Amino acid sequence: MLVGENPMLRKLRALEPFSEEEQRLLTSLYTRTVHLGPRQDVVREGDRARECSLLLSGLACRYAMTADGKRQITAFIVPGDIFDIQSLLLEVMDHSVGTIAPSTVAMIPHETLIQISNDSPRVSRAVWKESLFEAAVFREWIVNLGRRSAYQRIAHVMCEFYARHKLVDLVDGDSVAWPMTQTEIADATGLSVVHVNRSIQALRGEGLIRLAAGVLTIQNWSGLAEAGQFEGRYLQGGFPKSAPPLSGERGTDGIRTGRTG
Amino acid sequence: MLVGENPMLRKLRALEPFSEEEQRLLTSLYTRTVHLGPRQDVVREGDRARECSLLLSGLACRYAMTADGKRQITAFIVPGDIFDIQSLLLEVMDHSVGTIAPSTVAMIPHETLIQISNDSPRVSRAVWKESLFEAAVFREWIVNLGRRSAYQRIAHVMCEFYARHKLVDLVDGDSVAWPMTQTEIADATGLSVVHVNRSIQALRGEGLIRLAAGVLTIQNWSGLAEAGQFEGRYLQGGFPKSAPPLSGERGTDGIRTGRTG
DNA sequence: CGGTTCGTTGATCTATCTCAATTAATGTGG
DNA sequence: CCACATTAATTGAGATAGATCAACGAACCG
Repeated sequence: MLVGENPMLRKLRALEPFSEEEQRLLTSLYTRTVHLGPRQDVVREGDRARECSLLLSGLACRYAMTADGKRQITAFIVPGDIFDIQSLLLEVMDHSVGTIAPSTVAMIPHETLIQISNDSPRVSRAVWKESLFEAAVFREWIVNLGRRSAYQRIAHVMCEFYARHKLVDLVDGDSVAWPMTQTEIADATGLSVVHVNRSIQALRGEGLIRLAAGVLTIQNWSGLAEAGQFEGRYLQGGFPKSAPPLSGERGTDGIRTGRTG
Repeated sequence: MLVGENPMLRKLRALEPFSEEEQRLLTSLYTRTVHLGPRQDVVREGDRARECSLLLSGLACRYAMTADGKRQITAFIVPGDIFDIQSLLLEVMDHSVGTIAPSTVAMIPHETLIQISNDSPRVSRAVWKESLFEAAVFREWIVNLGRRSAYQRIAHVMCEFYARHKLVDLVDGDSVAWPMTQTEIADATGLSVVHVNRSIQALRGEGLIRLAAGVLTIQNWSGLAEAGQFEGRYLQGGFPKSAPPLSGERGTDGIRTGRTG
């Protein structure tokens, strides 16, 4: 799985370039790793965490339960994601994190992370960037749930899923591992299982995807992206197009206070 | 305008206690303020910002437009909110921010914020906390949109709106300024205006709220909270129950780390 | 005081949900 | 490797929350 290179590095490097030494620093972050089966909780609502966690392999999600017992997945956590940054500053978890597929999680003690942040501002910035990146994904999910049809929502989620795995080199051509059950897709998209099933069949019928045996294959990327109104800019760490992060200088102008039409 | 006390201070202080000096530091953050009318854009998708912004008064929101021209509000921005933190690290805006009510916005140059963060780790922490706080609100909105009915969603939004204004002392008994149009409520809750209208009437009919002339009055808080499944813990900055957030002295410096239960 | 925006109402339509089975996969003990 | 148990995917049919379309009154506004 990890051949001397780990997904966090790939991910963070996509956001911020590092020196050799910083990379060494980063890989030394964690000492303890935990293996979890599928559908197991990593942290629960109400917990107080003393460590940050980093997903090394597998798939996890953030989720919350409503008062009447419905479940809503608020985010997927893919390898390379540090998913407990908030525990550094906020005391108790307001939601839970659970695995979807069998996963490996690395634990990073808070002190280690704080110290390393002090030692290297660039590392610290990368970590914060990661959390801003996640906020961008949250916003996109809000749009997805609020203003898109079932068909569109699912297409969008699939695009995002593929794109995020591509960021960490975990795709194989047009295919990604898709260890999710349709119930989980429903919980992520705010739909019922039945309707998810039918929408997926529609996506299949359009020849956009193939989905079987835990593998999602995107047969027609631009078609799927269009179906899901997926633009993906929000995943590029706020950089225009494919320009290398932090290369060169800052852009031109400042805040534009425009008139609304 | 600012009568010796400003909403940002109130807000940040709720998250982190400050020394006198730090408070002076904070109020010196901005030099330039801008007055905006209602329904004006502050920043637009695609912009590159060189300043962070802070809402001093009024009401604003983050929003995005879908490919087919629908609008989704992803967050309300209330006085005291620093709403461009992400511009520190991410180059281009992936969404827009616009006012709802006439507003005053303070601009904080990036350099100032960076410098001040270096000078005072506690200030820096408060700013980051603010962004984690916002992420918690995003998650709650995802749940709201994904798993609650129209009636529940609107009730929830109203509770949150009241609670957030209460945090910065901008409520008057059971009432808050509510400068929002029903179209805007619809854009925030992912509903149609017509249905928002009917749901509001239902809330009125239940005797939970009064809403007129730009003022929302909550007649029955626990009823409204129950209707909207509003728990509010996610607004308490991750502190257990109703314990006053770090009230009194600064106690231990640094980040609290507790045991997991 | 005519125009525009906002709130409200009525009527119809439809995307999505719920309930209830059935089939297909996957796993398990013997 | 088989019989059984369990979980996941699929299908059908009926119910409904919420959308859409269209109109109208009230408030605001220059």
